[in-house]
Amino acid sequence: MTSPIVRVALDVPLPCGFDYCAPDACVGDVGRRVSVPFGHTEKVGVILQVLATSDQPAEKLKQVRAILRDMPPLPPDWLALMDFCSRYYQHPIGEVIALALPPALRRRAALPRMPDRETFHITHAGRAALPQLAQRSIAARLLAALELSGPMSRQELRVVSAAAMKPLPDMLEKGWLAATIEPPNLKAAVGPDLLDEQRQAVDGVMKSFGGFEPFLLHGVTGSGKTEVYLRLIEQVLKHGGQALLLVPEIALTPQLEVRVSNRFPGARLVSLHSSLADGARATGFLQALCGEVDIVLGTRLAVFAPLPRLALVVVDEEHDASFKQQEGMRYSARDVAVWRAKQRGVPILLGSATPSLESWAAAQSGRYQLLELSCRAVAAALPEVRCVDVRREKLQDGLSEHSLRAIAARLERGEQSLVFLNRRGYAPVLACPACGWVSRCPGCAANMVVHLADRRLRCHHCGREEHITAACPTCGNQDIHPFGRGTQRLEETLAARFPQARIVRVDRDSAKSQPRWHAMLDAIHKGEADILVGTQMLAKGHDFPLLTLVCALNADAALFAADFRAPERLFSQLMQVGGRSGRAALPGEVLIQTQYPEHPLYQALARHDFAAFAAAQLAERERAGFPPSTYQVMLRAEAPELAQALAFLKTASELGDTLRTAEVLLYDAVPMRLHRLAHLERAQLLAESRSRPALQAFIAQWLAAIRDLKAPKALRWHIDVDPLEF
DNA sequence: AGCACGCCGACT
DNA sequence: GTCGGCGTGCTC
Repeated sequence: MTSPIVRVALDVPLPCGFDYCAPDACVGDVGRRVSVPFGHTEKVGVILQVLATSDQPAEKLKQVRAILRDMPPLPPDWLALMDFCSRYYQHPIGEVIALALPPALRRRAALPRMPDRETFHITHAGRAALPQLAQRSIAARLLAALELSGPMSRQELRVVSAAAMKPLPDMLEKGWLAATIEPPNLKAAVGPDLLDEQRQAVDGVMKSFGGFEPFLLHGVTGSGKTEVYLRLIEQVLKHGGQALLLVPEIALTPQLEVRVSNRFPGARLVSLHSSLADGARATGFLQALCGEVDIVLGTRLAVFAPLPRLALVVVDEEHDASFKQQEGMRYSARDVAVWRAKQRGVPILLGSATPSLESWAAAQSGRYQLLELSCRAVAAALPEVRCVDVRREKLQDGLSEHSLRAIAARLERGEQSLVFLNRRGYAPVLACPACGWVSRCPGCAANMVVHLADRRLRCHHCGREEHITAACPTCGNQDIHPFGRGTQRLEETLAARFPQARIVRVDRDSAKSQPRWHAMLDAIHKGEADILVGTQMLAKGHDFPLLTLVCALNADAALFAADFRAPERLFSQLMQVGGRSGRAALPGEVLIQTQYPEHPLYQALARHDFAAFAAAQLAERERAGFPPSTYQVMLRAEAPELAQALAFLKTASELGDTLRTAEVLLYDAVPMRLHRLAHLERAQLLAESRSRPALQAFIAQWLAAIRDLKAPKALRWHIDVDPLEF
């Protein structure tokens, strides 16, 4: 009988597993971490399969160094999830696992210590032994303390004596004390009463507990989606299940974390996101794996947390682009979450005020169940949305008379206004009127933005910085100007216009650090600001009770953008930022400065009619053959010369033509919109099909062929399944 | 991706 | 005579 073979996934960009001899392996080792020799180094991988034979010649097989049995194996459903991602996103299995596994678990090192939940109490034997012990001995002091104050954790015992851990095993052995693990208290604190629609939503999802069923929860800002999530989690915990709650951004995690832990004070809550320290991330992952977690809350990578008792998946703000990873394996955590819910046979709830058109179309077709929350739970009415026709009004530094009057009125009433401009910096460009010089970024196909506060030009794409010179660098003209308007300039304008107002600018520059950002939020909440100037940073997740006016500037650009998703994003953004106004007792107003007040997008927005907007967009997408009526895969290449990137894609395209069926369409290779980024020229090639299986089958073959292509050394390429960016 | 082996220019 | 440039080829 020959030695068993293990097939191991390793973090290398090769689309295969690697076979090793493992004399002591058994089927129970599938999913275990393993240390193996690889080339000239040693690597930690994960056992995918235990086999009797390998398709590799026996003399090529090396032997595993060690099967790491220090943690439970990753379960089969988790490995199946990895396999799905590997196939669907066309990414090597080892790299998928390396992405999903916390970094600390990819090294052969001692596992991080798990927080211990056991408590120790004194037994009869312990009480009997106590008088016999030397009074000053550690054992005696521990027993006395336990007798006096009841059960204690390891940590508490260490307070009694720093060396408490030394005699502990012996004392347990002798039966003087016993360890118990307190079951978590999964009771929920009392929440607010539910509105009828919330009740219906909760009941609707509850009915499907125990089986796969996707739901789309469509509810405007303030309609109480979170309360629906909390009620469902309450039900899940009651039955001993685990809930997975995904949120778009780290910035939103702490807030929600507080809300969840206040509601479920005794539940074991783990928060997972990329800015977590290595140890904490590994601990959270391990606790989830061991079933010692009731709720996992996190950003997109949390979708990979192993959850043995998973009973509910929630994706909040499901339309948000940050669920899509934009490098490496370009996965959509929302889509992976849906697959996972299906795999595990549990309901999934996707929530949004402005659902992605993909999810909306699924709800319209009945593939997802639509749950509507149409009224606001916290305020009487939705804000009134009006267009300000800037063709009829002369703008004063970008602001219409109408907007200025509205702001002045808020100032008089002691209410807050928000001026929304999605453009950081002082001005988008510095230019010389004499010779036509503009502040181009040498590395990117973009202008460098004027940041007057620190007298710098900054490229928002590659991060390059330059000092602002007094004169034009080409002709020496002293009279060079910033053109256009960013948030910094807007702040300046407003300060000149309303000298008495306290103005707070909120963008990535002003809210650089977490403490500064929190200080700003705090000030706004306390009413220590009259006018807020900000980018979309302000749009997400915060309610400002004193805010009654939102002015949106410069929104029109997105109406005619080349990207077919631009209107979807604009609608969502305006809806979201508009939702900041009038959340409390005060009615809100939203003013959109536009040259196209009759545009259907704005009209639908004014009526708060997402359904109408979505229907129009979907009809247009269907006509044009865009998602969700088709599926897309993007092949991108970047190289020092645009011609190299295009030539590579052209070769790939010709290769594709020999492989594709009539169901699959290949477009021409074209430069990307931002065609140069950080000195690299970028181009892309789109493959499209109405049939997802056909497209999948095609790209699997296509990629295999592309991998064999010999490209210039400096050329890099990647594949993006279901791309968001064009 | 690493990390080897493998053939051609300026240095103690 | 060597140390070292990065070209290409492999990793079970």
